[in-house]
Amino acid sequence: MDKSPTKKSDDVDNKSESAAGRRFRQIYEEIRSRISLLDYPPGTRLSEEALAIEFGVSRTPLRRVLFRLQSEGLLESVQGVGTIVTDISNEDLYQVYQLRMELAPLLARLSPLPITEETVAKFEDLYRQSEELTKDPSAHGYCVVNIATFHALADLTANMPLRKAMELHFYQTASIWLKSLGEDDVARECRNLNDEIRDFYHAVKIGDIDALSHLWRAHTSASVTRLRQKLGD
Amino acid sequence: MDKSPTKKSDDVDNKSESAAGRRFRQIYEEIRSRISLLDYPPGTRLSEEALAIEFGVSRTPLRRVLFRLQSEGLLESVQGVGTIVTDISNEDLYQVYQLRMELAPLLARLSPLPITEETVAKFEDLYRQSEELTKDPSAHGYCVVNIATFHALADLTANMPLRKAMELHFYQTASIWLKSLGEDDVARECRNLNDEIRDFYHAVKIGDIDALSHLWRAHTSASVTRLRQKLGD
DNA sequence: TAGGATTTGTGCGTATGTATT
DNA sequence: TAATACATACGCACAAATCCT
Repeated sequence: MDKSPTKKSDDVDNKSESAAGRRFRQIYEEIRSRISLLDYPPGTRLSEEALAIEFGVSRTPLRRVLFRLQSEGLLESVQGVGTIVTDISNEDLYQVYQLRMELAPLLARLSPLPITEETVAKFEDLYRQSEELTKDPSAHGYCVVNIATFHALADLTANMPLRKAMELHFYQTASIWLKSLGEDDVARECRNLNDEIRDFYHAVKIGDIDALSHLWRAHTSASVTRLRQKLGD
Repeated sequence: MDKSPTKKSDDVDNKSESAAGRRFRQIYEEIRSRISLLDYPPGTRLSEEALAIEFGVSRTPLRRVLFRLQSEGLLESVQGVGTIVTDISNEDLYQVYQLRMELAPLLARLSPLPITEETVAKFEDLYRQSEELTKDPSAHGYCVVNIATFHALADLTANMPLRKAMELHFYQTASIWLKSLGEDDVARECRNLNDEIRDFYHAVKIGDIDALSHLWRAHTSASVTRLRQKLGD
């Protein structure tokens, strides 16, 4: 047998995992996706039992997923009350964004991966998607493209701890971002995302990952500035 | 009643928490401490049942703690085999250290807290402890002082996401560090730790948190260099 | 104020997977 | 190869806490 169950790295996104591990990851990614796509907006109360029934498991393995999302700051559980999608304060939001801005340039410093033709094609496709989005803006569409862009960027470092840290803090703020803005800001933010991805695409085309990482930081900074002006603190 | 159960931030180190939350944190910190102090060296196989009996709880809440330590990369569980203290590869170890070196200077950039007299006293006490340690070097003593020093440093930023990230990556490497060195290196590393804390103490005394953060980075870098020379890759 | 409905937390027996004999 | 031992994973019933009437 050559299954070689090489358990060595993290347990969330490891290949060749057990059946239990695979099921855990599927449910985990599905629920996290629903949170980040605003299917479960901040403040939503989730039911362990309802989710367990939906995914065809008992409460036990489902609770394991909720524990994980809880430790990552995406959920909060209180006995007798329920499990609520985290709605972090503006202050905490800014702190996470400050760290994200510092992590961005590390993409080019810590084990950057070579930019291949596949990378260029991926960003070209994202650019095309963001073009479409500006023609028919929507909060859901914004989230989809935004998340895909994040992963395209994070995939450019081979430093897994860095990638994990970027992922953690991205998802902590992903769902709050649009929620903090009004519905009338969605179209503008879709255009901003389009501009952002255009810059990324140009940097990727010339293979300049250092420029890419600092563009990422710059656009993240600009996003926070727009949010602060909107919230006025 | 003025208990005010204000649940709002993270669940691991939050004050005014539920009885279940307090019990979770106590068990969590105890087991993590045993791992980082080499009471459970890398490769150790833990028993859910034995730990549950020791802490006077059933396996269910204990497993919640193990899941958390697993998600943080400190443990690995395989059905039918057991729960093993992670023994990460040299490659992964270097990646974590690379990130730690980049995070260190952020201590002075992201919401640094003012250095008070209490801070100075804390580092003075750490310096005294490290002096004692050089007179009677031991792996356990090294770990105790090293961990206390880390927390004294991390406490100097008010940016909680940064502090959490530092903590996560510190504990991922804390137990591996001494284990990768031989027993005959302990005395030398105790002296290095003493020198390190002396530098920290001097920087704290003059209130220069920027110097402090870069000293931290420098000493972390030197530690990795010594380890690489030892391991020869 | 009290009681019932609802939700998460806990305990325990069983199922499933692995390693060894 | 098969059986046995043992570890984690799972499902379910009950306890504890909270909220609302």
